[in-house]
Amino acid sequence: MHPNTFTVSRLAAAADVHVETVRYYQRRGLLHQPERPNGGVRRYGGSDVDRLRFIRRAQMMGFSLDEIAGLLQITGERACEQTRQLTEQKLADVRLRIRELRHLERDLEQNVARCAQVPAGECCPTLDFLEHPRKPAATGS
Amino acid sequence: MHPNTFTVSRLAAAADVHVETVRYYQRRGLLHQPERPNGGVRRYGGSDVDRLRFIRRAQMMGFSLDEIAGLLQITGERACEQTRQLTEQKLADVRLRIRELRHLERDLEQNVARCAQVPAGECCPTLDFLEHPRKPAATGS
DNA sequence: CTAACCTCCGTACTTGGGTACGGAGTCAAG
DNA sequence: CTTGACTCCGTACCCAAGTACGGAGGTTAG
Repeated sequence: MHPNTFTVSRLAAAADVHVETVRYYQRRGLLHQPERPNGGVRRYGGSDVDRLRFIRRAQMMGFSLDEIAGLLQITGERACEQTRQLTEQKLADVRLRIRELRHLERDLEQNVARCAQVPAGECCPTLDFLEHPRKPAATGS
Repeated sequence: MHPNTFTVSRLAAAADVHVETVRYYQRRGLLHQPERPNGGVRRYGGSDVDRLRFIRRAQMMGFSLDEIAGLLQITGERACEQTRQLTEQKLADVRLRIRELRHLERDLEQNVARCAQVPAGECCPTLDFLEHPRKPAATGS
């Protein structure tokens, strides 16, 4: 019961995750198994809160838990280089994803536009497109 | 054995999906259960190929199987309006996703840029950022 | 000391879109 | 009529990142 000592639920609250998530991260090896004085209940310290927060931030940056496990092991001289490589790979993934979504956006826009021009009750161009895809015909064809 | 008659594996091949996928779509109700002459093997027709292709195209447009089930039930006068609503919702989802990813892209870019400026062996700004997120500091701060 | 709460643990379940397996039935060719 | 290929069916498994459950034991306030 030192000041910097948490039970699992206080740790979870401090890092704003669920208790089960803490247990899950322990199983995944993202958090070390903490002290268990008297063989009983686990006691966590402030560094565990830091680590949980690190994990959450890395998730928000798009890293998977496996990738975060990698990030957490990086130390020493080449730390920055290794981190930068992982970050660049992630950036490339994100850019690819954006390109794909922009393409999709264009297709959806064209379908909406065509539907908007058709008088009510007529054959729907979008359903038609899904049935027989001519390429998403330029708006003024 | 009419010309337009397929077994499940020929149907799957014609629509370029796996046999198991056809069975799966039947379970999901996306494909009707076809004729089974003599209680034995299912016989599919050309309209089943069309429907499988419809499903695949709708998936490429970003619709989930549940949404596709909805699309497949649309008929009649208000068909176009209903389809357009679903398409517009999908378009809004896609645009939101793009905005999120662009934000992520900027953050990743900034981390890469900062890492690139740091001399080898120094404390890595990306790891530092994950530990103590000041807001991703404008590039020339 | 005891009631009320907290923790521990393994296991199963969730979502979405399938994939894999294995034993039994069917079908067409030789 | 047999052989080999194909089909049918239910069930279990895959991915990721958790969430839920339930019984047993620890802990703490009054």
